[in-house]
Amino acid sequence: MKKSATIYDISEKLNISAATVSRALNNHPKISIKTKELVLATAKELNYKQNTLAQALKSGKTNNVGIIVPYINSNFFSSVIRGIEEELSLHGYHVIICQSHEDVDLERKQLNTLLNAQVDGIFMSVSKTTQDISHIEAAKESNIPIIFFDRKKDIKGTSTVTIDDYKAGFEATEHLIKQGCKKICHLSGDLRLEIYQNRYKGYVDALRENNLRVRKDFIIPIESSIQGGVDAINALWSLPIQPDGIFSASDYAALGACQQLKKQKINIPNDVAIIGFSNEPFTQYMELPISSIDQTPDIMGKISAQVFLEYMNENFSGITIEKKVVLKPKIYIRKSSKRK
Amino acid sequence: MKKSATIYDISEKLNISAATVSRALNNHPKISIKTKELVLATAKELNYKQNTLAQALKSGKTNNVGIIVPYINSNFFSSVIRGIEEELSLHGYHVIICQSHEDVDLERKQLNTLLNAQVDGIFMSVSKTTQDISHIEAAKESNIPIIFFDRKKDIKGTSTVTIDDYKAGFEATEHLIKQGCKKICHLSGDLRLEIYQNRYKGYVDALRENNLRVRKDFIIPIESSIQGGVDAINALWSLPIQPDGIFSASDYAALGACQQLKKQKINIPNDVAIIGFSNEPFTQYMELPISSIDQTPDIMGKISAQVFLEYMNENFSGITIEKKVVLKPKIYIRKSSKRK
DNA sequence: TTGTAAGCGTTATCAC
DNA sequence: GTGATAACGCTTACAA
Repeated sequence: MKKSATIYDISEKLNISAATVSRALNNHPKISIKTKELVLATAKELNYKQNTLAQALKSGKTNNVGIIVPYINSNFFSSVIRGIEEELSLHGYHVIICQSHEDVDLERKQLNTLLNAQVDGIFMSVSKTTQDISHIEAAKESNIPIIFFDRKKDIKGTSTVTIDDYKAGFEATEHLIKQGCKKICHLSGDLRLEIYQNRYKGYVDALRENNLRVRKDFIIPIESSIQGGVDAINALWSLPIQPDGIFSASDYAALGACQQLKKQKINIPNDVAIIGFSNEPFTQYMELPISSIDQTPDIMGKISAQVFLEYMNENFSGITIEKKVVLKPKIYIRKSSKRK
Repeated sequence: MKKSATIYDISEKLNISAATVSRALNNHPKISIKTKELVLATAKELNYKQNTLAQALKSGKTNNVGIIVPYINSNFFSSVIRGIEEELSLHGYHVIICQSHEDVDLERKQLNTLLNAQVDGIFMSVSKTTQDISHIEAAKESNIPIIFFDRKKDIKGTSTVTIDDYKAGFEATEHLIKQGCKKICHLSGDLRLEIYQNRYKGYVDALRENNLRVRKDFIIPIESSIQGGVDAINALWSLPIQPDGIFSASDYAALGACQQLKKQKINIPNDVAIIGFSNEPFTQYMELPISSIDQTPDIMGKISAQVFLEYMNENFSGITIEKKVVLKPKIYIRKSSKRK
């Protein structure tokens, strides 16, 4: 119940002013060593804890940043967050996590409460339903750095850290082509998101560049889930022609596809070669390990944090900084797509 | 660059006092509807954002809670955090995440900066290296609720939300016995942690109760990793007698064990039945799905949050509340341990 | 119903 | 080197 000690408690005990105590605590240059030591000693004795809240109010800097993601418990997002936290905690920042649940209304609310909480910066990966971006543009008015990672929006004055999804889609498809696939289908994610658009475009361009036909019925929009993959296979196998290669924008769907194909005694990779996306941990553990694209979430997190720190170092004097970092995707070829 | 509007900006514009503005904004009962509407309108016009920092300083309540976990990017921890966040955000709380990296020194530091930040409560799962708990006891002095989840310490006045690891260990082992296993080994986690102690005890008691011998050389301490499981198999298969059942305190080690056994053409589950722990997503995706114990992290998170909310409702008038919630583990029997 | 003024715990600016 | 004081933005007795 005892309230924690303040600088006034220290100043009273020592018969000095609170200002002096503050100076002693903050390594102010103009202070005698004696008083400083005295203050430090009594601070310890009284179990004094700096009230960062008051400090924040005074200085306008909370040393908190906000992160908004659709969900925290996915390997990708939690790994990015880990990267951000590790980098920023070295610099004294705390990280506040919010989930949007893929709901733009909730995202808007979270964004606003973060602004109310006076965070020093915001990291975000937008929700699938985020079309109207006025809430983010409004947030930009507060003049705090906004850094998008992975799922970005083009907003002036904001920075982005993404991977080259186009290239990833292109390389994944090209890899399948090199394995001899001629009829490659694409299990696409939610095309409202740029990342899935880009993977899709990469796929299409890789086909075109290799003079392979792009068939509309080979583009299957799916949920990122095992069931999504199962359904896709069922849909494809009710068509007159079946694919001999699958580029899935989701590892979970790739897994579902594998399971469904095995059920039908279709050989992977020889009848159908498969590559997924995200390099989910499970892909490498399978008896038939699944090829995938790694998005290097740890690096994405660390770099996002660094971009933020750069903002803060620029002292933020009204200059708009924009930094667009594009990371290289890393392709992992495993059994599911490696033909002899 | 423009600083955000304060209640003073509103009060000036309307020629009323800041107090009235504050009242209007906070649904104070004694205020005329007219002024209230006027205030709300100008607030919107000036794009006023409540500065929760100032409010927090005044009220002594930040509406922030801290969470300390070893790592955020594990399925278990991120799922618990998700549960906590979902429950608390409904009540206006924000969640600050810290990682201890299994290092008690870092844990202590994180705990202290959370206290400095005046969080309203702390959720934590202690690190493996946390033997000395003085930092947590000291934190208790601040009289804020401390809720341990999963990895707890017995500290007066704190609450805990855990699963019954003893029962889980007992049931897992009993299940193997029922499958006909006579020589069951245990891949144990770091026994400095209570959870692993309890799983181990459950294992031992299940053997005893079924009149099976407890062999010291069948207790293999492992790292929670695939390699850990591989190493354990190698160690076991250099013994004069080999096990016919494995209870692993880690799914990753269980997976490594499976892989290594398959290499040696040993049949799972008939030669050796295996059950892991944590119900990691991958366990069910395998071609040979791995039996496991689910710790219901989502429920653990939600309940932890509810325990915290109870504290806050008790108005916290010097009463010490202790709540010890023990959740029931959920056993998932899959192919790796199901004999015909 | 509204205004005045004090206070939450710090720190920065002036004086001395 | 140190002290007094104002200020950060908000809430809340107490008055009016």
